[in-house]
Amino acid sequence: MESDPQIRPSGNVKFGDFQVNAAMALAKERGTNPRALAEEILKAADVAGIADKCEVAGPGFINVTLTRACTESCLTKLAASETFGVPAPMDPHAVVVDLCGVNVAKQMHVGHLRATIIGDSLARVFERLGRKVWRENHLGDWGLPIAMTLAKLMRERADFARLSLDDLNHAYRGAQKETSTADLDAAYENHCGPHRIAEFEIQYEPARAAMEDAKKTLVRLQSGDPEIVRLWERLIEVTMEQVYEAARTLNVKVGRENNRGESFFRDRLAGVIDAFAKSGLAKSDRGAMVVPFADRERPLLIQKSDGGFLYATTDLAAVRFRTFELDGSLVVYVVDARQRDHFKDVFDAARLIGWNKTADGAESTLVHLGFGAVLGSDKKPLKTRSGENFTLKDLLDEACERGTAEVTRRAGDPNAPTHGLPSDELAKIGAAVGIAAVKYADLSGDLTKDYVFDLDSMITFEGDTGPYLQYAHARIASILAKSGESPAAIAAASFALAEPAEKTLALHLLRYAQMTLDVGRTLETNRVGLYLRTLAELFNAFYQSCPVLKADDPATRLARLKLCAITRAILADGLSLYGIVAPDRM
RNA sequence: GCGCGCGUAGCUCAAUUGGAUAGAGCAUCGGUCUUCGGAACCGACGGUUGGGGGUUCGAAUCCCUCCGCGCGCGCCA
Repeated sequence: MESDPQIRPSGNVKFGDFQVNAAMALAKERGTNPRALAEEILKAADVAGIADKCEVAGPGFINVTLTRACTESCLTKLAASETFGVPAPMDPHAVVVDLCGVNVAKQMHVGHLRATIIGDSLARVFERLGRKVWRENHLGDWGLPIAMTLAKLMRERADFARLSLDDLNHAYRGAQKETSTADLDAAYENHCGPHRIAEFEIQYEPARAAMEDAKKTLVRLQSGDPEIVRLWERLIEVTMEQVYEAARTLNVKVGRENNRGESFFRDRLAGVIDAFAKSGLAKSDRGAMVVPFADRERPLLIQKSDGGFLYATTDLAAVRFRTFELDGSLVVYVVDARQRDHFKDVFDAARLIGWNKTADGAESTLVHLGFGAVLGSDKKPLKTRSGENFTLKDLLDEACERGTAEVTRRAGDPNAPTHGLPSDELAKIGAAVGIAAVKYADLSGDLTKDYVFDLDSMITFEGDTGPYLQYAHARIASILAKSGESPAAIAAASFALAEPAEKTLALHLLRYAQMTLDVGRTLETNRVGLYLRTLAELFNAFYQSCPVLKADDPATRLARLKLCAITRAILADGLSLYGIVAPDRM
């Protein structure tokens, strides 16, 4: 009989350590009495040496209390494990994470914060799970908007060697504005009189000219004109400098090697149309190529009536590349939730044509992780006081400053371990603390929901925050350092889980691997935060009731130091899943 | 209009994916400590999980319906 045993940690300590919920589900299936079935299971189970107590309770729960020896032996295995108990992966294929997604000539804003740190965190989780991971930064580095910016900069004889991101941004917005013929288009749309339209035509003559210029530039870029390509590469370089800097600040593994933008796929777009046309999945509609779906009205547009390609065309080329060439059996798109419909269409089209397969034919799972918006306290998209979009740099700078201010203030206390450290050292710790606050606040919530960005409550460093976890870690590190014992001596010691607080902490430590597997399965990064917060709370409870350095006897002291060491290691590893550094003092 | 998503304590969020008495953090009030680092710990207050109906041993979670909010809807990316 194959069935999920439904073994869960007990919801309440008075019920024991674990509860088995399988009897109730099984009884429903068979139409028998759940309590009687639970009794039967209990009779058949051999729990000698594993459980002290097993009993049926409530409608058919089986409550299990583990023996001390069993818990200790599991914990000893965990302490010796290089992967913290995480088993080798079942799936040999890669995981592809689409993250960051900046656009050339545009500033990073808070939306990119989410796309970057969520993607990086998931990548770290899959790396912990032993998977090969590709972090793919799908830059918006191709197409008319870029050509418009390039054309404008060239007309203005900009010095490309000295361009700043602000210059680019200014040119980008200027180009958008000066080529806009919105009023004229509206006049045609509304069938205005010829006189009115003629007036608009004259008025919009410069816009037409600018657009013509941009299109010519685009053709030169597309045909590989060396001069234009060189300038285009410069635009990308200037844009990406901010990304690399933000990545350093955020402790995110995103660099030049992860750049694979729209331009990378430019030679594959015609092939996408061909493939869909040949397979009969795409048809012509009003001069454009579309992929219709059986279950919905609107099709997916993959080629414009003028022959041009679209967002969806590039995405389809990217899907095929990621599954077939990068060998991804899981491809996660970390892109904001508003693009849900788009990705549903793209993924369905990819499945229709069979591109959701790795080279060896394994099925690939395509997932859009649509994250929610970052809101201000007014519940509207986050803006500065003057109404501008918050740039990511401004936000990170402020987080680091406030972290540093707090760390510096506390270092003023002569008893603080940070007392007397040089200011650059304090700034380093302060930045780690400020960034931890921002990242934890983002990653520990439900990713799909909008959230209110409130730097004040994040930087309070009290309660459910990243710095709270860092602090717990620093305190443990401090105990270990003060003990005077070598890591080898601690590693050689035996666990002795005598007190209830010790056993509860141990049981939670044993769940680390399962938590990591759960995050890999559900992509819910908040599980990491929940786990670590609980771990810190259980450690604090232990710390409160069980003296370590002043333990009654040397064996207990060493056993508790060993419990501290494994807790510290798992806390640090868990924080690393968020890309949060855990300083030894703060 | 059609489609998708979301409504949980005063505020910001959880709830081990259908489990036992819905939990934390802020805020408010009270307590612990001659500290293993007080960025801590313990307690109190606070709930008809938007309303109503249904499914079953059991629902914040699944289904239906209404209300409210947000987002997206063919030649931009």
